[in-house]
Amino acid sequence: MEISSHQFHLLQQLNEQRRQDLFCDCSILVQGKVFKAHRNVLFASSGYFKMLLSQSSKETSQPTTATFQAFSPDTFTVILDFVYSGKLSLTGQNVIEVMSAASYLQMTDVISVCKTFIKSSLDISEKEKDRYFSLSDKDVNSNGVDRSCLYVAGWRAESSPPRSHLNPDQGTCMMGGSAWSNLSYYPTSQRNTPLSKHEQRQDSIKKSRHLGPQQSPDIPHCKSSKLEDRASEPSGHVTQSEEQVQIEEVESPQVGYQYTQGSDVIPRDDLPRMRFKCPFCTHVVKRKADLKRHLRCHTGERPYPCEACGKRFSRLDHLSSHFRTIHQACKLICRKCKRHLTERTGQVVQEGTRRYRLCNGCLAAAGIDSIRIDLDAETPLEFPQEGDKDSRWHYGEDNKSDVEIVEDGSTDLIIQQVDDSEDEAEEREVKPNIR
DNA sequence: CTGGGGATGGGGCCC
DNA sequence: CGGGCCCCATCCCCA
Repeated sequence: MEISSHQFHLLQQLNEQRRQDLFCDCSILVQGKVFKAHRNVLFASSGYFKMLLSQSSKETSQPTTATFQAFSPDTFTVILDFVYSGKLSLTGQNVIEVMSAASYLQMTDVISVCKTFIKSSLDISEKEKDRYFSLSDKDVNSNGVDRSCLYVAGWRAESSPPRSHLNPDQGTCMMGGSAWSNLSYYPTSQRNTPLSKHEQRQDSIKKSRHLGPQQSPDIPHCKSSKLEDRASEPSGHVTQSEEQVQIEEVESPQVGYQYTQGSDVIPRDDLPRMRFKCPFCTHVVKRKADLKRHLRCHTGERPYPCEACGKRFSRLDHLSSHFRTIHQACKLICRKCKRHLTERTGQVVQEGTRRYRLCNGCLAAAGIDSIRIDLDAETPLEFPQEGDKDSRWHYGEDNKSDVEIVEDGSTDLIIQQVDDSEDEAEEREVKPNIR
């Protein structure tokens, strides 16, 4: 006979004990804030704690202390509440950092939920888009204030107020009832900076057509390194800035799906039918697939591992490009003397993380022929198949999975470069200190 | 210190 | 809708 409520009550009791600091034998220090918890519970919930507590299990009489700087106390609150309740309080504002922390703590369930949450945003964005375009023009005055506010208000009505997501008791957005709270739009009126070359080019092409709100040049591109920086910095800063942007955008009269260039106001009759808005930034794309691709720069998802070196890419074409240049060394040019090579007159060499071709003369002169890579071993290498997409991607600063990536490789080249991938991982950790 | 070049990554868009 | 190409910006290394 099984009492179904037993597990729930047990967890409830443990959570109660945690809140009353009863039998807590583990202290977690997150950016100065101390959390109390039970070793058993942490051990069972997190791969990171499992390893940590396994190592310190010999000294069970001593209370264990773990220290984290990679995420904020608020984020850890969400994580810890999930551990003790099974409820993950996700919002559009905290999902990135929660996923980063979950990745760090090796909590695969939480990562999966975060991924689902992000994916659900695609559907939500589409629905809201439809709702937006179905609005009557009669409801909008000439400057479009009502339109933008109505749209944002639609989101806000079913989401939590700023920062309230940090407290699970204050109407946070729970998984399943997902709604993004920080839908943001770039206010075109704020765009005082000149167009970049790229934008000028785009502008010259598209000026006769409607354009969606352009991404502000002030907003940096979403590069993985920056994402890692963001993931490791205190969330307060991130959340704060996002809130400021939100407030400005809500009050801006030019917010919305109009694009203005000087005095040129494109008639809204030219609005494209399909627009997909990124829930994390101001970016708008025409195709859902493009938004899906764009979202990877926020999630840090890199589903395409290089079979040769383990380096991961967010896009297949980037992997393809990387593979051709790095591992196939398709450019038959000596990097030193710039002379054209053949397979016989030159070899692929690697120096740190870089791989390139050198002619035999430069190779001998440099005395680095000892690290030559056998080109014959490269030919069997193929790009990863779809099947391994979701299972092995990692996020942010967690590079541990790189070690796993090269497990299935069997060629000489891969064996040679397993060390290299470790070097790259080391280098990524060292670089921030250097620069 | 600086400019050049390679590698990487993001966006647009065609097929 | 995915694959892939092109273009561009940025980062980083090196001479």
